[in-house]
Amino acid sequence: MQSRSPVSRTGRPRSAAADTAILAATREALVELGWSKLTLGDVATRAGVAKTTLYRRWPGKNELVVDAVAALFDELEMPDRGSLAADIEGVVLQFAAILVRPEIKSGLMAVVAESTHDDALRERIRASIVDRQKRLVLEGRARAQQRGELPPETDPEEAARTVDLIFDMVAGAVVHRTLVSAEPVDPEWAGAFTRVLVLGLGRSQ
Amino acid sequence: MQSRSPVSRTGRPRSAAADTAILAATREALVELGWSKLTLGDVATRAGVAKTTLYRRWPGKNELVVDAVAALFDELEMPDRGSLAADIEGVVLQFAAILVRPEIKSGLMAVVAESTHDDALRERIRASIVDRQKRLVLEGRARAQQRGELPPETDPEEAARTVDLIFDMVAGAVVHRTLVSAEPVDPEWAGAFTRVLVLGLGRSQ
DNA sequence: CCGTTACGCTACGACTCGTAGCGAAAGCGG
DNA sequence: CCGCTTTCGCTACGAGTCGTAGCGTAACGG
Repeated sequence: MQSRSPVSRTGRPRSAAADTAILAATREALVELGWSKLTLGDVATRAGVAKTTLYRRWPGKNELVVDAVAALFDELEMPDRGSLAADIEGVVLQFAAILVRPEIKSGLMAVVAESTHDDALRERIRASIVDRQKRLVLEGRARAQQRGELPPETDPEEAARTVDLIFDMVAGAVVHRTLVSAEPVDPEWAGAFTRVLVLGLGRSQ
Repeated sequence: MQSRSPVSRTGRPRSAAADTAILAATREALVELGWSKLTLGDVATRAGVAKTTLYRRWPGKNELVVDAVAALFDELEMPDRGSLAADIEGVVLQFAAILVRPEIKSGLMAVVAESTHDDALRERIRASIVDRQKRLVLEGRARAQQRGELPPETDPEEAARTVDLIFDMVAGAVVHRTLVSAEPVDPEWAGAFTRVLVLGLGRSQ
């Protein structure tokens, strides 16, 4: 997660169990208290470790919450559902299923907000969370091109811009629907969204 | 902004200048310190008022920041640019211009995060900020229907769902592009986004 | 001028922060 | 088996923030 030495070092190794306990305790505290009222002392107590142990591993609240939240994005996958529309709809529902978790709702937006004036934190979020999502967009686009649903990329730069656009549209819409509008991303909404997106991508470019 | 009595009450009235000074000081502190390090004591000092005055008007940091940020959304307008695409592109650029301000980036996401476990705060955000944005979507849709660019609404419920979908797509994409991807919403991106959206809306429904 | 409310100021206990210092525990290499 | 090294739990600490209470003063309205 953080500093790792390539070869095994001497001395007592860090407890891996403590890591998982701390991250689980962080998610639990996020649900109960929310971001602003979450304290590291409380997390340490919940995890059954000393507060100093926590500070030895994470610089502060921001970084800890990023790691605690990022772990939940591991389950994002995109099996081949046969068509671009089905792939998009599937990933939208899957992404939404993660976002409705209270620990995600409370934590993700908070660290994004903090990242606006902390470049290191922004990079940590990008590496831990955003790239993990964007990978799915690349997969889905490649499949759609093989099927002939999307035109093959001519200009690689143009292709990269399109991928970024799709990514922002999908992730942005789901996040906004879930957190700002506070409405559920049900199959009906996912279908309507997918219809607009696929239709819009069909002839563009 | 908060409790108002319909008729003039007796006693010394609250200083309107103090309100604007506090809100301005809050935005200033958001830029310099960000959300987590912003303290109400510091805001009071910057505004030249006593800390108690601040607590008499706002319950806490969350509500204060919502009001401080909401004021900047007043400038959102949507002049008739002649076509649905032009209208959307215009509002996207305008919305993005507000979002790039550091006080918005730091404040908006933070209060949204807090609102996930504070219903009163969510309602305050909805009334102060979200509805102000959604109004533009309604205007744009009505104009497009008059021009014949969009089919007239048959089912009012279906129409409401479509408006919500468009709103989440536009606001979500712009927010995500600006805050998460940390890339600029320039005319090129706005054009590409608008093309996809208008094309996608064209035949749907 | 008098009642009422807002204001600035000070002080306060409670809490959180992040760090330092200590002795004990847990691996690793010889 | 034994040192060496690093982590661990624990305690304590100064610094800073929180939100409130109490006070005397200032500003309006009738």
